[in-house]
Amino acid sequence: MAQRKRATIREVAQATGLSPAAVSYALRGMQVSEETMQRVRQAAAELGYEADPIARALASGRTGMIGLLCGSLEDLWQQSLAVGIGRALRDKDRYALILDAAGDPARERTLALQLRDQRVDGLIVQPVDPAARFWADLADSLPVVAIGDALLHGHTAAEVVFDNRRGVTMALEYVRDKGHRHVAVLTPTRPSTPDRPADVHVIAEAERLGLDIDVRTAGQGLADSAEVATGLLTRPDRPTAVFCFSDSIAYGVYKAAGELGLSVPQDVAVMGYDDHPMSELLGLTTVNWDLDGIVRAAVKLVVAASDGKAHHRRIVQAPGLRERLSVQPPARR
Amino acid sequence: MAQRKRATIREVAQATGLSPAAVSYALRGMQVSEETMQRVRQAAAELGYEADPIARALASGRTGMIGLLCGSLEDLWQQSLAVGIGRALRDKDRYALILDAAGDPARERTLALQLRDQRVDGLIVQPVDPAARFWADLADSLPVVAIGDALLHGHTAAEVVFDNRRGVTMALEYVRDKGHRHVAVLTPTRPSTPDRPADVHVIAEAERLGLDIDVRTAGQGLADSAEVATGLLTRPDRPTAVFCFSDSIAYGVYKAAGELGLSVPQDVAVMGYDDHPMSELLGLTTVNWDLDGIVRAAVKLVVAASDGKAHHRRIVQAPGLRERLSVQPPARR
DNA sequence: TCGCTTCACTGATACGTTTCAGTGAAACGC
DNA sequence: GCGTTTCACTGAAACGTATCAGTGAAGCGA
Repeated sequence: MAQRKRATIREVAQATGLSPAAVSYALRGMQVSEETMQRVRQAAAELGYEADPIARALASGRTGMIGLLCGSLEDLWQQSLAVGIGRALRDKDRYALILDAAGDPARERTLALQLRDQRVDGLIVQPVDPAARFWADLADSLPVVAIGDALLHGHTAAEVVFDNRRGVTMALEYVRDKGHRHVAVLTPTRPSTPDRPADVHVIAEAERLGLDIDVRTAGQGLADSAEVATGLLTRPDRPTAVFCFSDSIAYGVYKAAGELGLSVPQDVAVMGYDDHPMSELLGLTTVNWDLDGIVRAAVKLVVAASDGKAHHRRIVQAPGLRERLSVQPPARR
Repeated sequence: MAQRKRATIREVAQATGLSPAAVSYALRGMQVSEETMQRVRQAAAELGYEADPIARALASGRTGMIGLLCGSLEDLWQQSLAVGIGRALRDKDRYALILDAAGDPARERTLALQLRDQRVDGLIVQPVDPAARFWADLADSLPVVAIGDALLHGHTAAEVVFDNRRGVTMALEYVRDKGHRHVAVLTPTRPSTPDRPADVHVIAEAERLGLDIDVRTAGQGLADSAEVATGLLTRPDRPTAVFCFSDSIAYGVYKAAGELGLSVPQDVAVMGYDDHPMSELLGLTTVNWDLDGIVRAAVKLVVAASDGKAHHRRIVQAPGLRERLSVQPPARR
């Protein structure tokens, strides 16, 4: 009720006998005398004045917010990433505007443009469709840092790149070394683009390693992949191992296996990719990325770029292998 | 580079020979002739005009955004909730500004006020400290819908209430019926308030059921609770069952148990609370809430309230029991 | 003393919309 | 045919800040 109207900069100006401009300068620590500084500070405190972020955004074109556009938040690892980035930004007094493209390129475009209109100071994105044209325009009007694999053709301010080729090789070699020959590969659904580097690499590597693979797309989350996995595991010639291109997908395989009365790793080996915190509990052997390092790198890059301090840096993340229990040699049949 | 400046409403006005005001009205479908409507639509399309959300927010005081202030995003179930709410809002052409209080009441206050300054049209909150004073002021200046247990003393526009008393009773009765007498209770860390209904109820119920309980606070996430659980499980008189006040905490117990070579449920029974998707995979017996229903209810209430359509509604969620494998009768020792 | 620079501050305008108070014309009731 | 509504629209004033182009005074070197 009481609803006291907020104090404006004009009132602070009046209280101190200065002009609004001087108050504005003082509050942002620019070129004012020590005495004025003090007076303004005090008056602002007394009036409970705080600059209106919307008016500030309109006038200055900056908001202090960083947009975070996730490829698909159905993926648990991406959830962790989003939470981590939100937290890291907060520690730098920036705030994240988190949006979810839900795997849809059209939505990705809409949201990205919307974020720009919201005057975010920078954008962190895990592109669904890295080949889309609008990224170039977007990167011209604000700092963009891309996280992931196939990136934005050098239009970005910066990139945190996963060495997925290496990751895939590690995973497949591990599975091969455990004795598997017939392995299914479950990848997240992505827009059909002529070149999907990771998938292409999977096929090439499988060939090199003499693996008989079967690549399928399996949605983004646990539920979708469970369905696909059910189809896969009920076939007469079911694979002895499944390599999932995200831990979330692997969880779906666990679910499907459980429902079919199959056990991991005795009846089917499962190899993951990401290393979500839950994977430890499930004993999922998986490719590991340094989530914390990725978060820090992305935040550092976007903050620097939004301050005009840096240009097009590229940080490459190396994968590790978390060996747990879910991949064992195949049983004789 | 090219950076063509955005079209403004003035340019559309000029192109149509109307006043900016008329264009503004037309674009929002208010009181204009059919012909004008058409002309404006066409001109806007040709110029690629879209209203600037910031300017709009400054002038109208509305943004179309809904703030979502989570108690602690370290909790996986709250992550799911946030993702779900974000998605549901998007379906109503609203967008969520998701912030994480990280269990800190001071931060919660700061962020809530910040959200108001951002002119969100409404606020969905899982309060860390429901007793805090500022909620009253806040609810006076914008629609607030609270999700959870101990709520905001009627200051809110609406509430989605969990019947935690019932949930706790169900959980404890189930554990008792399985034959457990000595059970530990792990609750999330909350600010110390004189009355914590749920905890108080836990103690009362335990007494009624003749349970010997040991209540401990265990952080919010998997990592913290694992540490607490390790302490608990290495005691000579370790409890035969652990009731965790969130599935995330239960996961921590699994982790601790795994590291100690203890197995669930043979060596220790674990009862969860929330029913996160992963709990199915782990076979965690848990109290189940209708996440989807909660999401829909919260979004519906906040959207209605932000449109000035509803006042103080209260929706009560009933718990269910998901019986899985993690609670079995205690082994003789 | 003079000119030049630096400093601290002011006045005005810009940012791009919404919205309030009209305004003239047409429609309407009687 | 006259007063009253309604309609479609206009002009101008918000909204609350940042910032640009000055401005007067002080400081400085020669």
